[in-house]
Formats: sequence, structure tokens, C-alpha cells
Amino acid sequence: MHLPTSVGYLLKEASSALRSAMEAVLRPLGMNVTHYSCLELLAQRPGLSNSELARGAFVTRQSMNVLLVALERDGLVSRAEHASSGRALPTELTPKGRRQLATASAAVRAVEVRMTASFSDVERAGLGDLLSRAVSSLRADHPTA
Amino acid sequence: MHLPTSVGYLLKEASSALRSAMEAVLRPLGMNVTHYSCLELLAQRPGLSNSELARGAFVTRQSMNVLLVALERDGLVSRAEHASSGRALPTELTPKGRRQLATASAAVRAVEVRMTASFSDVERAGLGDLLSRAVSSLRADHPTA
DNA sequence: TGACTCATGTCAATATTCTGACATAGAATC
DNA sequence: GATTCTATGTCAGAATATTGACATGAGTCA
Repeated sequence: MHLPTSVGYLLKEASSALRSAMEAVLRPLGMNVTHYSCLELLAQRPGLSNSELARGAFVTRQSMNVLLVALERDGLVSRAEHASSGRALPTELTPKGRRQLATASAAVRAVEVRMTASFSDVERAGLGDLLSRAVSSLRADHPTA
Repeated sequence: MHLPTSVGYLLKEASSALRSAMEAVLRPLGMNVTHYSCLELLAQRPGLSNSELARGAFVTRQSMNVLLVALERDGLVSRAEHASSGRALPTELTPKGRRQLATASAAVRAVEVRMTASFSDVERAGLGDLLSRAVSSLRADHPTA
């Protein structure tokens, strides 16, 4: 079966394949993609709020909130009790969270390497560039809504 | 906020942006992305079964089945009563389904055009090529599971 | 100061999707 | 021919995500 070959379809197909591959390597570690994404975001940007994490992981605030509650219960992250300014509650990784992320990050990186295994350096960079520009074009004159 | 820039993240970001843009143009038509995908698949491959449609739209058989029930109720598709061979029930578009697809297809095509508006022809083809190869690499030696 | 806008956290209810399981039909294997 | 394997449709339940709504805090502007 050799379905549609539009760029849009290929984009969806690639994204789906990547997600499946990530789920496959994260499951043995007791994590899923959103779980991992949240930890990775917090490692790169300590102190992100629930809403910011939601945007970064492409889910709603509400979904991210239930995840954060679970992550805090498991001692992987710590949330501020009350906001120092505004309503945003900064979240940070605990040492335990950092350890779990380390193994997960290696597994995910391996998946990404496998995905671009046949690429030259130029092609690898080119794909990133094209995807960035595609995102910009879609968002131009089009409220994020 | 200028989050991760790995190819994997950009892929997810682009896919998410495309989906949002598609949802935005399809909502006024009373459709969502899976709804549209199903019709588009049936137009290109009349007679696809529920399971085949599910794979093509990247959802489970169960999800596609509830969609098909709704589409049939609305008179957009027709499903065979009983299988002529095996258990697969071939599905086809009705004239009404074809009409609805026509308008949706134009809207979606416009989104895709906007997404690649800044691309040269070479770049447009290049993105498709890179995505195809990425999918192949991810699936190589890795059961679709 | 006051009205307005915007973003955030949170609650409730609804939709949607998935996981797990089962029986059946055909192909493959022995 | 019997057995095994794979794929399909379908049922039931659980998990997940989303939509909608509300009050609060901060910034903007007249």
C-alpha cells in the first residue's frame, strides 16, 4: 500500500514513525513521550511554568497539569508552593528526575541518530532548516490559537 | 522562548503546526483531520477496509471504526454489508462524500502551499525526499508494532 | 484610579483514543 | 487434512486529552 505522497502526508508519517520509535524505547523505562519531553524541557529551561511546559510539549495546560502532579508525586520534579510573581508556579527537576532523564535522553538520542543515519551532514542541517521555515510560514499571519 | 532545536523536536513542531492549521480550515467545514484523511484515502484508493484506513490515517482500527460509523450515518461513505472475501469490509465514498471532500481538499491544499511558500522547487522535493528516507530508516529493522 | 486585556492555574464535564480481548476467515506450514 | 499464523471486525473498559468555564494576578491605557 503506497498511499499519498504529499509533503503534508510525509510530515505526518515521519512524525508518527518517530513517536512510535520513541514510545518503544521509553516504555521499558516506564516513560512516555510527553513525560520525557517535560523532563527534557525542564533540564534546558529550569523554572518553566505549567503553561510553558504545555506549549513546549504541544499539549494543553490541563493535560500537562495532570502529568506534573504525577511527576511530583513520583519525586521527579518539584513545584513552587506559591507564585513569587503572577500566578505561574516554577517547576524544577529533582536529582531523581535528572537521573531518569539521563537514561531516557540517551535512548531518544539513539532513535534520532537512527532516523537520520543515511543523511549527510548537509542533509541533516537542511532538514532542520526546512522544517523551521515551514513552521514559520504556517504561523505567519495566522494566530497560534 | 526558544526551545530545543533537535531534528526530532522540529519534526514534532512542524507536524503540530500543520495539524493546527488543517484543523483551523477544516472546522468551518464541519470536519477534523482524521475525518478528512479518511475521505482523501478513500478517494485515492476506493474499497479500503477499516483496518487499512486506520493505518493510512495513523490511528487504531477502533478509532477509525467509530469514525466510519459516523461517516456512514451522515451518508458520506458506504460500507459493504458482508465481506466478499476474508473479513475486510470495503468502503467507498458516496457522491455526497465526494462533494464534501472536494471543498476540504482545496482548503487543505492551500495550507500545504502556504507551508512551503518560501521553498524553491528543489527544496520542496528535497523535504519530501528527506522525510521519506527518515521514515524508512526508523522502520528498518524495527517492527511496525 | 479605574477599566480593559492577557496569561495563568484549576475545576468540571465531555470526547476521544487506546488497551485488552475475543471469534472468525484466509494463508502458510507441516 | 490438521495446525499454526496473521489479519480483520467488534465489544467492553480504562486511560487520556480536550473543551468550556471561572477567579486571580499583572500589565496597559485612558
